[in-house]
Amino acid sequence: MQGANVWVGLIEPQRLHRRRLKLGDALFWQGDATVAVFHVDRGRVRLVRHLEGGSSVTLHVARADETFAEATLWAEAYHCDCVTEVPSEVTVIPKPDLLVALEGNPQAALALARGLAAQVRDLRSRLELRNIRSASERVMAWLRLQMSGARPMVRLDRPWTEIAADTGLTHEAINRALAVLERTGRLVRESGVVTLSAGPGPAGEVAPKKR
Amino acid sequence: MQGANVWVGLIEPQRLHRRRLKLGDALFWQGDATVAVFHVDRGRVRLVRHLEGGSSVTLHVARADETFAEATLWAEAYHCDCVTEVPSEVTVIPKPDLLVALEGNPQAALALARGLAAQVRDLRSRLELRNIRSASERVMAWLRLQMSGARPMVRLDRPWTEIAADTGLTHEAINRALAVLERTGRLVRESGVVTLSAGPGPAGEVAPKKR
DNA sequence: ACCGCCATATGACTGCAATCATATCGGGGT
DNA sequence: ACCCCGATATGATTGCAGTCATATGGCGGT
Repeated sequence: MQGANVWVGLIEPQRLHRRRLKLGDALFWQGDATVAVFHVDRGRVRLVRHLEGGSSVTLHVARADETFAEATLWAEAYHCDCVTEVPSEVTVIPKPDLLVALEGNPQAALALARGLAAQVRDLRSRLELRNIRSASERVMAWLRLQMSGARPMVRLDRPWTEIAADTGLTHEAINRALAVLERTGRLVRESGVVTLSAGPGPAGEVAPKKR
Repeated sequence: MQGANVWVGLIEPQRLHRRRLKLGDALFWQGDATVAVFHVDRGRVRLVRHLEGGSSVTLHVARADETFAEATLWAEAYHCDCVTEVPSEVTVIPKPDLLVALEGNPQAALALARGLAAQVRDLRSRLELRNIRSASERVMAWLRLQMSGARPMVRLDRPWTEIAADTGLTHEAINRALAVLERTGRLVRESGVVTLSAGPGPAGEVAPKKR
């Protein structure tokens, strides 16, 4: 998790190694024996789980400076695929080395726990999001979750079509929702930045018709 | 988390205390300052988060012998309510005591991390479930998740009406889905136990019409 | 300059689950 | 014995998002 990668520094550097991955390269596949935990040095990887039905779910997207697959420290096999979304570099942290290091360093183990706790909170938020039936309201809620600072704006680093999958909507539904939200003045899109007007509320007057 | 409560034993017993709660009693409310982590000795508690819209989401249900609210070790305020579902007894583990204990015991800190990792996996499963659109398939998937042993049966310890909320469906939708699944022979219900026939597959012949 | 791919956009139609409404059953409390 | 509530069940209707189809604009590669 972000910033909590304190514990990566614990491993003797010669036990770590880096992998350079092209777009679409896989780091591991669902079912592979778990051998390591990872840190994203550069780029972005996606953890995807495949269902029997042939469909798939994105479990997580790990960005630069985040660690991922911590949960597999105690699992025998990866339960998802890991594929890059953009060319990336990752540090490979072998499981045995990490376990030994953590056992000798409570601060690091706590940092790991803290990172996992952050993931728990994040996942709960995403679950919460799914309880919102309306596409528009779901998108608004998602945007609010993404706002880091107090500013009501979000800078998007990936296409809506991917965000759609994240939020459990189709890209068509997202597009339509955005169109409606923009038309009713609840948000403004401008070259990858979305600004939301805490605004007029549900009873707000409709903005100038499109065209 | 289940079985991972190794670390509870670390606290000097005189620092712990127990609380006995009637049905519906609250242990804490959303917004309260976080003062402790908890262990369910007996009964069952529900963590519920309230949304602005007035609706609410069940974030977690903690059962006997599980710990919960670990994630709040690093949070300042509880982000959900905790209410009992049945009369319960919980052990209250004060945050400061726990932090001190964990800092001195890497095994315990790792056990905590392990429990959190289990929660991460559980949450991801629940998220995955929501990607299944069909009510029937969603229910089937949920049942498969609940099966502990290799036996294709699940013993239910709470009404379907609650399970409905868990799975993101209305109780009507759950009821109809169950009726269809039973009629098509994909499962059998019998006094709180559900048995699923891995069965005839999607092309299975329809069972004798109801009534 | 051309082609092809991907993101975005929008229309038309449909299906499924939400919603609203009832009804029955069974258990707990008085 | 009675009442009330919660769980289960099922019908009728509808709204919304999914699905399929098609169109446009931009960007990268050759």
